[in-house]
Amino acid sequence: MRRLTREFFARDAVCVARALIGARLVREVGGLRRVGTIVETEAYAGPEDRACHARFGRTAARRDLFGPPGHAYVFLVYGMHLCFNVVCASEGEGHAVLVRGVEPDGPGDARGDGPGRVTRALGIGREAGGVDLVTSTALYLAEQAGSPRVVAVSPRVGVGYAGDHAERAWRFFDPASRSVSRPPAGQIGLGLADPTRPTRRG
DNA sequence: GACCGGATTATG
DNA sequence: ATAATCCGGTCA
Repeated sequence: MRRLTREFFARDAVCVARALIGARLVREVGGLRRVGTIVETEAYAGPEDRACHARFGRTAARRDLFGPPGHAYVFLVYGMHLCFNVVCASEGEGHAVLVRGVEPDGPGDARGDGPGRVTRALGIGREAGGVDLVTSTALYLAEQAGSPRVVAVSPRVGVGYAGDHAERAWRFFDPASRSVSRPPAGQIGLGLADPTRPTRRG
């Protein structure tokens, strides 16, 4: 199973979010190995993106977000759920991809539909924050094994406060998977076209 | 030092 | 529909 490289993550968050669908997320701690295939992601594209935590600037709490690509950025939402992100682009840009859904690709694999369920299913805690996913043996990403997947796009979930940025179709998911946080709605765009282009709401 | 509001989920 | 439950950003 070939691991994803630094170069893979050193791209715009939208590109990485799209490319991460079908990749394998591996958590190995205390001799216990948990794996899930990524079926849903969202891109958060730095300080200009009004939905991205980078909009607060380079504070202590966002240190990992502004760190080098390929590292983990983990944060707590609503006082109870952890969200796992992969830092993208280059150091200081504050780009990240949120993993919102993983599905089993074999017996014993993990399933989680929704960011909070993903971290719980894989046993990703706050200690995972700042981990280098390119070199760590405890938490890393690997290439997809199976065939290429159809990737759908939609606006991101739960970012209604972000003004016009809320409309950007920066959520990517496998519409055939049952492990996506929200079932594919009627009019979704297919990621076969340029994923960086925003789509209209239906 | 308060106060507010989340990149959510479980339950009624 | 609504509660649960931290914590950082914001403003005093």
